[in-house]
Amino acid sequence: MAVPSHGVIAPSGTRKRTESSVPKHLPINRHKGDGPETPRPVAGVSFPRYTAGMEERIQKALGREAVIRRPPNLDFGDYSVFVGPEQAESTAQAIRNELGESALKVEVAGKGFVNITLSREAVALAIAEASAQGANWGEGNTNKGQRVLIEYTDPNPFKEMHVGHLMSNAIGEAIARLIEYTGAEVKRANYQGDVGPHVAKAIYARLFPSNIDNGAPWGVAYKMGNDLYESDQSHRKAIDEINKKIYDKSDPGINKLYEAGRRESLAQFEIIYEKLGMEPRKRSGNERFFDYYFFESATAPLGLELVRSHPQVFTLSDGAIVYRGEDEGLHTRVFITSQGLPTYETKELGLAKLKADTWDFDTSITITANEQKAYFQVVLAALRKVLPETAQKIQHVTHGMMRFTEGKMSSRKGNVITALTFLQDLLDVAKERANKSRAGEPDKLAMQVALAAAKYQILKQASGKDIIFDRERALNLEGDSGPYLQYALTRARSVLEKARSTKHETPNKIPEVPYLLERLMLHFPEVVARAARERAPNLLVNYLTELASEWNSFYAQERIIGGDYEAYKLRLARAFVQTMTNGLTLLGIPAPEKM
RNA sequence: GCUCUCGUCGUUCAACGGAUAGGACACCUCCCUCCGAAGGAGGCGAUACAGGUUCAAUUCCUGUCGAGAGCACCA
Repeated sequence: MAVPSHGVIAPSGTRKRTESSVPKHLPINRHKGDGPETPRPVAGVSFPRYTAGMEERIQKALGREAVIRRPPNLDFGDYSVFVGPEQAESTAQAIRNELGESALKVEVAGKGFVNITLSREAVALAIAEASAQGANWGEGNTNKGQRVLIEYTDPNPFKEMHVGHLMSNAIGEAIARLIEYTGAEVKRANYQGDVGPHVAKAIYARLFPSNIDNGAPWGVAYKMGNDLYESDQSHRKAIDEINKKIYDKSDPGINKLYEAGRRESLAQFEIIYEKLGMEPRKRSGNERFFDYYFFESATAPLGLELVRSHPQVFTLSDGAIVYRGEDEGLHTRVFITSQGLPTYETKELGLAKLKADTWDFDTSITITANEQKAYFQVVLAALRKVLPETAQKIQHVTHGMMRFTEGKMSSRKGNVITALTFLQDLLDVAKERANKSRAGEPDKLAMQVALAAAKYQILKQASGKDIIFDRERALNLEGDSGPYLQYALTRARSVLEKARSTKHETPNKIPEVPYLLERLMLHFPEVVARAARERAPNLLVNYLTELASEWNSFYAQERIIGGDYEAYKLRLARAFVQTMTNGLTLLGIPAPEKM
C-alpha cells in the first residue's frame, strides 16, 4: 500500500544510553595483579552459551513466567527479576542451584528483587563467544521454522518517493533482518499503486505538451495533474475518464505512456533501494531488491472478485459497495465505488489473497504510516469474513510521520521532502567531514555516514510516534546519532589494527573484576531477541548507543595497547567490534572500516 | 461531533506495573606533549492537571485541559 502523503520530514536526533545508567567509574579493574587465566574455547568444541542461555536458565529456575531484565544499575548485578518479598529468598536459592558457578552472587534486594551477578569466568566466556561466533553473534532461534512475509516501502509509481517511504523502508528492513536473525525465513515484499487516480493525473499532465515539459519527472507531472484536477471540473472529468481507460486498457496512446511511466518510475526506485543499502534478492532485472513486487493492477481484480463473491459481507449504499464496521466499533468504508471501480480497501483484500497465493507464510507483516490504522482495521475486519485463515496471520506495524518544527507539511501543497533530497542534504554535511577523515574513499564514507544519520533518526524512536524534524538537529552528526555508533566502531578497529603492527608479549591475564563494557556487551543476544519479538528496532538502537558510549568511556580511561591486561583488552575491543558490526548490520546501517 | 494515539528537563527522545525517572541537543566548567575530540568527565534541569486501583503508577482506570491522526465513493 502506498504510503500516503505524510507530513514530511526527518527527525531530530537524540536519546541514547537509555536503558540504564551505567556508572562509568566503579572501582573495577583498577587493581593490578594476576587475574585468573582466560578460559579458551577448545578448537572444534562448542562451548556453553553462557549469555544467550542465561535468561533461559534463570527462567527455568523460576519455574514460572517473570520478566528478567538488566537492572537499572549494574551495581545491582547483571540480571534482575522481581518476584515479591515472600518468594524472594526461595527464588534466589533456586537460581543459585541452577546457575552454579556461573553466578558470582545471587542476592535479594529491595522489596522483592533477586539480583544475579555473573562470575568473572562467565563474563569472560561471553566475550570470547562474541568474537568466536563472528557474524553469528547474537543470533537466536525464537523464530526458527517461521515463514514471515514483510511488506514495506510501498512507493507509488508516477509519484516521487518521499521521506515517509524512507521511514517505512528503514523500519521494514530492520525488522526483516531482526526476524531473520532469530531464525525465520523472511521474504520482502513491496506493494505499489500502479493504477488509480494519481496515475491518471500524471498521465493527463503528460498527454498535453502545453501542460508540461515532456522530459519532466513523473513526480512533477503528478503534481501538475493534481493541480489541474483540483482547479477545474473539466480537468476533473477528463482525468476520471483516463482513470477508467487505464483500468480497462482501452486506449493505445495512454497504454504506451502508462507503460513507459511505470517502467521509468520503478527503475528510479531501484536506484534508491541500492543507495539505501538493501541487499539484492535477485541477480538481475529491473526489480531486484525485494523478493516480491505486488501491484494494485494485479490486486484490484482479485479484490473485486472477493467482494462480489461475498454479497453477505458487503452492502450496497448509494450505489457503492461498502463494508459496515460499526458493529465492530469501526466505521463504514467504500470498497467499490458507484462507478464500479475498486478502492484501496478492495485492492488490499486482493493483496492479502495474492500474498497467500504467492507464498505459504505463517505471518504477514505490513508496515505503514499510522494514519492508516483505522483503515487497516476495517479491511482486516472484512478479511476475517472473506479469508479468515489468512486474516489471522496478518500483523500491522505502523510508524509515525515526519513533521516539521515549523508546522505541518503536506504533499498536496507540494512541500514534500523527497527521499533523494533528504539524503542529499545529509550527504552534503557528511562530505565535509569525510574529506577530512582517514577514509580511503571519502565519497563512499560520506554516503555511509549520511545513511547512518538518516536511519538512526528513523529507527531510534518507538514506532508509531511522529518524528519531529528539525533540520539543524537532523544534520548534526554529533551526540546521539548514527555516526556516533560508527565512530566508536572505527576507533576500536583502529586500535586493533595498530595492535597488529606493534606486537607485545603480554601475559594472558584478565582483570579480576569485569569491565562495565563487557557486562553490557553480553546482553546483546537478548536485546536482539526482544527487538525481533516486539518488532521494535529502537530497542536495539538504544542498546547500541549505550554500548558505544561505554566503549568510548573505556577507551578514554583505559590504556589498551601497552597497558595492563593488554591481551584481554584487545579481546574486548574485538568483541566490541563484532557486536557493533552485527548490531549496525541488523539495523541496515553501514559499518565503515575507517572514518 | 465521534473514534484512536499522545502529553516526561528549555528542546527532542528513553523508562516491557517495580530500585535514585535515563540520554542527547542547548547552556555552564574541565580534558588532545598519552591507542582517533564525529570523543571523554562534571554541572543545571522534567512525569500537564484532578481523582481512583495497587504493597508499588510516567506506565492501568475515570474526568479536565492540550496536541496529532482517522471518520463513504483518494491512496
